[in-house]
Formats: sequence, structure tokens, C-alpha cells
Amino acid sequence: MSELSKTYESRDVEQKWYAWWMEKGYFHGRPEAGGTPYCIVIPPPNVTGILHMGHALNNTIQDVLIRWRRMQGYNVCWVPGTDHAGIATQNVVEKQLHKEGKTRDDLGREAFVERVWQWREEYGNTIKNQLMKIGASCDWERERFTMDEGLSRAVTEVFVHLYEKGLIYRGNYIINWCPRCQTALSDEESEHRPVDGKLYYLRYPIKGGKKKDYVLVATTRPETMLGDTAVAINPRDDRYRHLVGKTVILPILNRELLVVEDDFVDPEFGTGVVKVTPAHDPNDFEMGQRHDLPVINVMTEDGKMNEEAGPYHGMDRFECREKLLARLKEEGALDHIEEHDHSVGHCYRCDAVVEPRLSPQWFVKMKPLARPALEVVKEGRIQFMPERWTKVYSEWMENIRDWCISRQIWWGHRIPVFYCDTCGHQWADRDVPTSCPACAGQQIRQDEDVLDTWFSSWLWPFSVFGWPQKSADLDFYYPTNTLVTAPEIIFFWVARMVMAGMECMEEIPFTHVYIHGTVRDEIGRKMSKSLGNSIDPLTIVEKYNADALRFSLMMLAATGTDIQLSDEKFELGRNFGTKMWNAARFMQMHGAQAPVDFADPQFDVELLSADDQHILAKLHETISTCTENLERFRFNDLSRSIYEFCWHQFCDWYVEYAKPILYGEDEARKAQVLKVMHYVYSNALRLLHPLMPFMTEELWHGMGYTQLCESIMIAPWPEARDDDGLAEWGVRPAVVSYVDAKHDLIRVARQLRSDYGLAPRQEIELLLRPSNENYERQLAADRDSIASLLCAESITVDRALTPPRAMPSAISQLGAVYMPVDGLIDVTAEIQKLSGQKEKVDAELNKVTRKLGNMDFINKAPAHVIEIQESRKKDLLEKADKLDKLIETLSECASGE
RNA sequence: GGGCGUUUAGCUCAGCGGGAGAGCGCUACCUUCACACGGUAGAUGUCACAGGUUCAAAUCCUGUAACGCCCA
Repeated sequence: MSELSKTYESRDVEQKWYAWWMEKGYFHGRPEAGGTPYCIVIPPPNVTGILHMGHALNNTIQDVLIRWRRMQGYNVCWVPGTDHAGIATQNVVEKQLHKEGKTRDDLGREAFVERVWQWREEYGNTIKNQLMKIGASCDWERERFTMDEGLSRAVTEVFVHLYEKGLIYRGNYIINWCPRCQTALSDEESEHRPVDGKLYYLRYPIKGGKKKDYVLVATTRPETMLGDTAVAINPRDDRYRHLVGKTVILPILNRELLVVEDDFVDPEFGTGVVKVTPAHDPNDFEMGQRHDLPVINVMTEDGKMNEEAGPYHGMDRFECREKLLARLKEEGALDHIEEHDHSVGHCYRCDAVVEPRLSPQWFVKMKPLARPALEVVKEGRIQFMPERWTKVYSEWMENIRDWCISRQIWWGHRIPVFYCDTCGHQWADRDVPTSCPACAGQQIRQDEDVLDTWFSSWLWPFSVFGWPQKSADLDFYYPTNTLVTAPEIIFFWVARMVMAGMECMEEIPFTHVYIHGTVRDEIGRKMSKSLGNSIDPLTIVEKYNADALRFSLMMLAATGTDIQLSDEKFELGRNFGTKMWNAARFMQMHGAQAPVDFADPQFDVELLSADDQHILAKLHETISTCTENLERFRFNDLSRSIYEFCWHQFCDWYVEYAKPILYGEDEARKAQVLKVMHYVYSNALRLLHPLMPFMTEELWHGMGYTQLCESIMIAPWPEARDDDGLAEWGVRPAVVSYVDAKHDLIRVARQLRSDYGLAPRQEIELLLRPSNENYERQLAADRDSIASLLCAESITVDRALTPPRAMPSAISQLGAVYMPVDGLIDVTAEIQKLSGQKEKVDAELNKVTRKLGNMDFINKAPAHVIEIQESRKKDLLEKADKLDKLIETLSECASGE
């Protein structure tokens, strides 16, 4: 036992223990050690990322689960790593180049990719170091990066596998195009946001009609009219029968447009006549295919108008919109404008407005992959927590659309498809070929595009273990157990991992998916860099400490609900830590008691006081609650129950009861109390360890508990004893409830003191009239501790007590309490106070009596509920009776004077 | 347009069929020999609204409103 410092010095302590844990290899999972595996793969943070509060929450949850299971004796492995974040990382490095006045084209592909690797070497460890600071016990020896050789091999393998199975195809379709990043995006990467837009009504003249004959079409993106190749109406829309077969003239470009009929057209939208632009809208594209319409692309890759745009060639798309509208107005073709809020896709990486664009891209056919992934969730083999996310998952799966996986960037896994210039053969290859397998020609080239980053992330649960190669890790740790992530990642990642797991491993990737809430600021906004409202977890670690960060987050994180944070919220974790720290210092002051054998503490039944029994019972209740809450992913309930036990049960009550004994002379009792204290405290520390790993390790060592186990990290998770188990130790339930009642008595007496404005240290005399013989005996034995808590110089316990004069009094669960005080008592005020209490009791009594008098209740309510109500009634009657007697006595005294 | 969630003390949120709770804040007293990042006591609620089911509803059902999220 080494003496604890007056205050907890988190900085040194955190560094010291993290380094020591690493040195000891506690984080490393060893399949060869056998046992039951418990495995989590980290949601790989973006390699460009820095730790934000969302990460702190996400990883604290994982670490809590991991540390708990490790203590329970599972063979634990938490695989960390990062993903290469193709677009984001490329953007970062391009920005860097821009500062040097260069572009990626200046460097060329190879040099650019080399440059990104350099960047990764230099900055790629940021988030890893940050995770270490918050105590994450990841298996760093298994750290992975999605661009690692092994994981890249997995990507190629899956691509070729799906290609050869016919589930990957290339085609010319409308995709989401980010003109700023100049690449295709998947549907999930285009974030729809409501925009205050306008609906422009344009007049398209009817060919061969009179001057006034025109059709009115409505559009939100007028610049796309330059690519119009038809107008469409709904075949059931009688208003426009007469247009069928006619031709209209596109203003400005004077292109002739056919009027087509198509069920897709919504007669309710705009005028019921829509312009059709097959190259710039996915629905128009499909309509174009149905009616064999020409396709005219009017934009360039960077969002400018191309030569098809005639006079607007070279203009930016938004500038073109303005100019075009001015011209249409001039020509009288702009009928009117309406306000129209609609939702517009934005690039999830750079926020630019996404442009639907027709281009050749690679896709994964998703329907066949979705089927088994849907099944395993329906069957309950994979469970979402909270359960409601199952529906979100299933609906996405059921309405799944093909996945656009090609990206027009350089940083990422290059698509392993090759083309032969000699014979035109196209094939996917696991290796880099030197000649065409069809014609043996040497003129071959690889596809220029790279794959979506998520195409590597969806393999994460098995690629991290070496797949496609067999490995002991893969055998032992796959399928993993719990996946912890945020709701916005369900489609991007969770759903796809299940598909990949079923396709490649023919087995689910994990059994539980825990979805946590979003971290928000104090007024409920999502924390974001652009709003500047983020709270940096590392600042919190500096200002408070890592354990305070973790504990506060867990206490505030009710299952699946968002958390509103502000700096001050972390005080709760820090204050709790300080409380635990000081409790330990108090224990240290009272002796170099050798640590007890925690498995078999061998309490002396003779010496076990009521308070000892009570705290032992509460501890085991808490152990059971904690374990259950962990099993149910109830992290806030877990934190609350530990907090309540440690602060209120242990510090507020038990330590206070213990004081007179520890400061007293009875060495045997003293030793026994210390034994109980250390037993309880060492268990509490272990319950707390997953939440506050650093401080608990420091205290474990400081208190000398290393004699039991060299580190709390690998100390056994406490096991709850049931009533029988506790009875073996001499803990009796009746005594435990007596102490609960004693707490009530002390509260009641303190209230008396407070009511009469007694100074805290002013000693009083107390008279107790217990309501039965049992209590009388127990209270008599408990005089010292009660006196200590109430600052009483003497306590009289007498069942036959009748107070000699009017004095402040109250009713507790154990009986009447009288507090003789010097000087005059305001009898009237006292009677008033007691009458107030009586009124409340009567009101309650009324309710219960009415309830018990209701035959429907008696007949239909379950027996135990009736029992509860009956005992309530009994208690209330007793209390009312005692209050009556007190009031009566006081009244007599008053009239007698 | 479809779906989901939230609405409980001044604030942040638990509770989700049988006695309205926690943390913070607030008020009073207290620097007592673990802890003022503390102690003791106290005040505070038509559990959003309207119907219904039930012996019993903050809790279940239906509807309404406000706010938030997701999908189209």
C-alpha cells in the first residue's frame, strides 16, 4: 500500500498505466489461449480524422464492453484501424499541393499516390494516439489500414469474385456526380437537404401552332433545358390529350421536342407537363430509354456548360441558370416563378451540390446480396439495439438499389479490370497481368478508376484477420460479437458488412449491432467543425481527466438517444472520481490493513454488524445490476447504479457509520470494519474499472490490491451472491431492511435538528420509542453509530417511553423520535408541522383504502400487488396513529402550561 | 409524401402498467480530523394535449400539436 496523493494527478497516472498495460500485453488477443472469444472490430475512423466527441462516445462504449468481457475471462480482441477515405484524403493532399501552386496532374498519378502515402505516414497516427489518451484498450498489434497489402488483396478477391459471378457490371447510367471532387458518388454519399428553391414555369411553343400556342413546363433546374429532348404528359391526363403526337420547340436552341406519354409523370406536379432531360435526371433517363429519346449531355465534369449548351458554353452551371433565365424572360418564354422548397443532393465530403450525370461507371448488383442479409436479421441471428433500427435496416435492404462503386480519383484500390487493345477482351484479374488471356497481346491497360472506400470497409470484419487467407485469428474471432456505431452508418457500412459477410464467409459478421445516439451541443445542434460548436475530447481530458470524460459520457448516454453536451457536464464524472479518490484516502488513514482474500473474505459472523450486513447486501445487489445492465447495453443505468452505490450507500452511509468504530478502541471491530470496507471497495473498483480505467488502476495499486491480482484490468469481474450465498456470510435480509429503516430514522431526526435551527456541531439528546421489541433491541445495539450521525451526546431507547414535556418530535419507520431542546418550544408551530404531515399521510391512506375497498381491484389485481398495497396501508395507519398521539401529547402539554 | 423518434422539476435527462425520480442549478446552514470537485436540510411537477382500453395509465391504444432525424 503506497500513500495516495491528496489529489488525483490524472496526467501522470494516465500515461503511466497505459504504457504499463501495453508493456504487459494485456490488450493483445491470443487465439491459441483458447476459451470463449469476445471480439469487436472498430468502426475504422477516417485516416484524415481527428478525434471528436462522437468518436469518444463510440470508442468508450466499445472499451467498456471489451474491458468488462476481459475481466469476465473471455478471450478478448478489439481490432483497431483506419480507412483510407479516398475522396477525403485526396482532397486533403490536393489542398496541400494547391498551397505549393501545384495540382495532382502536375505530379502525375504515381507521384501523387506516393505523396498521399507520405501524408499518411506523417499524419495518419493522429487518431490512434488520441484513442490511447482516452484509454481505449485496442489490440494495437492487430492494427489495420484499408490500404494495407492484405486488405487490398481482400478487395481484389471480392471484386473478381463478384465480377465473375456476374454481380459487378459496367454501364452508362445517371449517377451522383460531385463537380468539385470530380467523381461519381454512391446514393448514400449524396446527402439530401431541403433548399429554398424556385419552380420556373417555361413556355415551349407548339410547332405549327399560332403564336400564342405553347405548353407550360415547370422545372427547378432551368439550365438543364438545354439538354431537353422531349416533353412528357401522363397518358391519363385528359387536359393534354390534344398534345399527343405534336412537337414543341425548345426556346433559345430551337430544338424540336416530341411530346411523349409516360405513366411516370405526376399530373399534380407543376402543370402536369414536364420537360425530359435524359442526360441530367435519373427519371428522365429512364423515360428516355422507354421512348428511345436522344441523350444530350450539356455539362462538363467540373460543372460547367459544354459545347452542347450553345451560347452558354464554358459558363458555370449556376451562372448559366441566371443568364438563361434573363434571356427567357426577354423572349417571353419565362411564364412565372413560384417559391418551391425541395431537397437537393450535396456531396458528403465537400458539400458541393451534386449533379445527376450520365457516365459509364461500375456497379454492384445488390438484390442477390441483400436477400441473405435480410434473412439473418429477420431470423434474429443479428440483433439491433435498440431494436427499432431493424426496421430501418430491413426497409433499406428491401428497396435496395445497385451500388455505384467506381470513383474518378487516384487514391484507393484501383479497379482490377483490364482491357486488351488488340482484341478488345475485358477481364478482371487477381494479379497484374502482362498479357491478354484471350489473344496473348501485350497491349493491355487497367481501368483508370478506383473503388469506393466502402468497398474495402464492407470486408473489415474478416479482412482484418487476413482473409482471403485462412488464419487462426479468422477461425477464432470470426464472427465477431458486437458492432458499435452511429445510426448514419447503418446503410453505408453495417448493411454492407452483413452482405459481404454472408457472401464471402457464408456467416454473419457480428451478432449484435449497438446503435448509439448523436452528440450535440447544449442547444441541440449536431457538433460540427463548420459550426465551431464542437467540444474537443482531448481538451476535456486536459481540463478534467480521461475517466471523467468516459464516465460522464456513459452516464449521459441513455440507450439510443442523443446527448446534449457542454463542458460543465463533465464535472459529474470528475466529481465522482474525486469522491472515490477521497474515500480511498480515508480508508488508508485508518490502517495498513492487509487486503482480504476477495474470493473468500471470511467475515466473522459474530462481529458482522447490521451496517456491515447492509453494505454487503447492497454491494451484491449492485454487482448483479451492473452485470445485467452491461448485458443489456444499458450504459447509463450501469453508471447510475455504480454512482449511487459508491456515493450514497458507501460514502454517505457506511463510511459514516464506520467512523466511530475506526476512531474507537475496539480493535476487533475495527479490523472487521476495515475488512468489510476493503472487500466492498475493491469490488466497487472492479465494477467501475471499465468506465474509469485509469483511476481504478491507480487506486488498485495504491490500496495494495495487487496482492490479489497484479492489475485491475485482468482482475475477475465481481460475481453477485444471492440471498443464500449472503446468508452463508451471516447477512440476514431482516437486518438489511432494518438498516434501510434506520436510514429513515436518521433522516427524520436530522430534519428535526434542521427545523429547530441547531448548529451542525451542537450536541443533542435523543429519545427513541421503537415500535416493536425487535427494533428496540437493534437500536440499543446501534446507539454509537446513530449518535455519531446525529451528533447526539445521549440516546435513550425505550419502548414504553412517554415524554415528560412538550418537545420536537417526529415519526420514522422505526418509531417515534423526540428531541428535547432547551428553551421554549413553539407548540403551536410544532402541532401545525405534525398536522401537515398527518394530512399527507391521510391523503395517501385515503387512496390506498379506496383502492383496497374496490372489489374489482381485489378480484383482478395480482396477489403481490394487493400485498404491497396492504402493507402500505398498515404502515400508513401506524404512522397516522403515531402522529395523532404526538399531536395529542403536544396539545395536552400546551393546555397544561 | 412515407417512416422513426422526442415532448416528465428552472436545465439535461432516467422511468415505460400498480407509492412521480436522478444529476446540475436554486434556498438555508456548515470550512467538523476522506472529500467545499464536499456535508446536512429544503423548495419545485395538470408526466405536451384530447379521447379510449384497464380494477389501475407518465407508462398501453387512437388522434392532435410542436420539435428533431431518416427515406423518397
